[in-house]
Amino acid sequence: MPYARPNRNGPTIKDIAAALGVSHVTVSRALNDSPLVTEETKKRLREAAASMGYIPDAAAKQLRGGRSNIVGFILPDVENHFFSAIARVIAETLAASGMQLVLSISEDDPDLELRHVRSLCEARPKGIIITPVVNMHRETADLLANIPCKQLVRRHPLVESDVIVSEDKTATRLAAQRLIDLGHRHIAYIGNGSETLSTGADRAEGFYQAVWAAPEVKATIKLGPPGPGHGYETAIELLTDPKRPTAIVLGSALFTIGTLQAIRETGLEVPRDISLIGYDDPDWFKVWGAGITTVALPIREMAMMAASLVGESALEPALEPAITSIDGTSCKRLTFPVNLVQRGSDRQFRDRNQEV
Amino acid sequence: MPYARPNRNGPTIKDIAAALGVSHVTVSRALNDSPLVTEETKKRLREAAASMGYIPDAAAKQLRGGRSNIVGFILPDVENHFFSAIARVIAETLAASGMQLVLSISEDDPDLELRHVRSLCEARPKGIIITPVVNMHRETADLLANIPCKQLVRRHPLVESDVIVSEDKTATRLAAQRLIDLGHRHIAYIGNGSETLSTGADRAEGFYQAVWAAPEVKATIKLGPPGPGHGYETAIELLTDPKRPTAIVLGSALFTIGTLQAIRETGLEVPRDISLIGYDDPDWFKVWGAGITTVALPIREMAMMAASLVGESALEPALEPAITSIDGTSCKRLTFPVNLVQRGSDRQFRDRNQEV
DNA sequence: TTTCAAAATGTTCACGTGTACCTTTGACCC
DNA sequence: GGGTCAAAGGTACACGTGAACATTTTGAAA
Repeated sequence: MPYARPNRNGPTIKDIAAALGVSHVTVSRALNDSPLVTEETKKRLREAAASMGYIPDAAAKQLRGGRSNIVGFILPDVENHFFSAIARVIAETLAASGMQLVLSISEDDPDLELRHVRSLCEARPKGIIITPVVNMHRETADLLANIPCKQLVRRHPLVESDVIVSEDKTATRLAAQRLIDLGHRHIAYIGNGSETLSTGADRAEGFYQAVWAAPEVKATIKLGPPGPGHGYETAIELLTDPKRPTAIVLGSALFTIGTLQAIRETGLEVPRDISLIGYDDPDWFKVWGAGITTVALPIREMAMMAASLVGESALEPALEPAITSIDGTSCKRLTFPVNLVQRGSDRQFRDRNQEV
Repeated sequence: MPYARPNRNGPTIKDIAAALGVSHVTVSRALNDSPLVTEETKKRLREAAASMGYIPDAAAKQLRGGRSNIVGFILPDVENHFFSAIARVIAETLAASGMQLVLSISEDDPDLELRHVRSLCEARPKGIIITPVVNMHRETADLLANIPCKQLVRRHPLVESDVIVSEDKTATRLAAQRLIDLGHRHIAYIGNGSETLSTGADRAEGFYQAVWAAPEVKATIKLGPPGPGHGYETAIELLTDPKRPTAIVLGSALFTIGTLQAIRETGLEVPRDISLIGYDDPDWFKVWGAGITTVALPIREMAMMAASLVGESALEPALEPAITSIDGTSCKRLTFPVNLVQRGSDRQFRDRNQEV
């Protein structure tokens, strides 16, 4: 014997076969419920398998049969509630069809993203769901081209795949419009800016749309890198300006904490001194002050859609996305509606000078 | 030809070998940097592999060589910041050693937990990190016994494995003690109660310890299921009592939102009417009101330790755990220190009647 | 040149599973 | 009784990789 079985301590189908004096093929058939085996034999073999503690080997199955039963989800950051909520739904949906979720965190770093994609490709996953990084490497996109892939939340032009997004333009437009309706005449937008990704551009554009339509409104737009630091610094800068805005729209959940921190440090109060409309809807928005008004995204529906599409499982569209095709490709864009949740962080503008 | 290669579109080492007129073994050796191949040949073969777009097959490697390079993490809930923060660090640590993280969400359901463990076992993972469910099935524990396994955050007695926990007793004791020192004479504890899990019992006991040592203090203890609903309902019940407590200690991050909701609905204010000490330290604790005083856990250190242990990688103990052995087994318990972060949600008790 | 070890490469096989194809058995029909 | 056919099971092999063992080539000492 050249070497002992390296990867096993439990029995294989051959062991079961030997123990019962049948061929390993019969065991395989019995366990896979093939019609080629008598019910009685099936029962006998299954009982033996169970009592011997047989556990099938996913690697062998995969080697023989095709792709594995894993799906990769590559996302920038799990600590962000927005993404952890998505991850949860994806994991649930996949588990329901017996698939497994490999979670890869890119930290918005193209190098790390590439490493994760490489790693995933080696596992021959059933599919990959990705929220792409701003400066994705071309090699990353090339690798993804060979695998069933869906882009979620963000879209990168190098990747040819279906895209599942929310109505980003509408989201910021609704937020800005509401503040305009409340009488605010100087509104700021803090978002992440990136020409290569859909998200940043769309959200900024939605904000513009509302503001352009109201020439009496002054707008300040601050785009920056998609990290939490940007929120704080930008907000400090905005709020210490003597001509500071009276309302802020956040273009990303990441900036909320930083902005709130800045508001407190500058001695201001929400909504008395400044109105605020957030993005996404983590639990604590409900209990912060009188509640934070925000644009809520249909996370559950988007994530389920993504998971169902890569997992080829049935799908219950609780919410109907708008389906459009992407210019020049055969890919589809599924856009899910958003809605503005009104709470206590925004209110009618009152001029501080007039009040005194 | 009986059937075409079912699981491949890219080239294998045999294809590369054929293209360059060498044996597939030479290719394998070159790609694995074996000393048995000339540097020059290595270079030639590697370049060919790269240009042909070769991607190794993890399943074949695993089948031949032993275990896979995946590590499973079974946790009750990723949306909970506490766990998503842990998942993040585990994923990072594993990725640094080229391993992959399979995320399985048990939702505190023993059946689901068992299914996940079964699924993971089929993948022959390098190890499993688990935060066990209260009523774990015996079969789950049996399966885990055959795999390198570490319990994280919670310990279930059926599972014989090393355990990585925080000083749960100290945590609640510190919190209660602080409130006593601030002059509070009626303190409530809202936690999750379960005899089979270490966490619930330990945290309750820590609270007891502080309270017992101060006979003048009245304590109300409310244990319930580890879900967010418990927090709200219990808090409502506590706060609508005419003899309501003047301070609350939370025994789990899950209960914070519900408790804050209840406080607002009953028209009370933190810290004027009621002091509050939380558990864990999500970002928003810093910006809620004047900040939420809380017991912060060394999440990063605990998660890194768990990941390093199952991944057999080097380990940098930024924080030194206390190591004790577990009665009757050869397993170790690694206990990490906690610390009380003082913010604005607790303050000196003032009797409302005397003030008037 | 011969010899012989060391270096470089090749041949074979096993890992666990499932599929294509072959063999045996026995029931049924004319 | 020979023939047909279906049921039930077996044999052989492939999937991609790497370890063990075999073979060839190299190069230097004798």
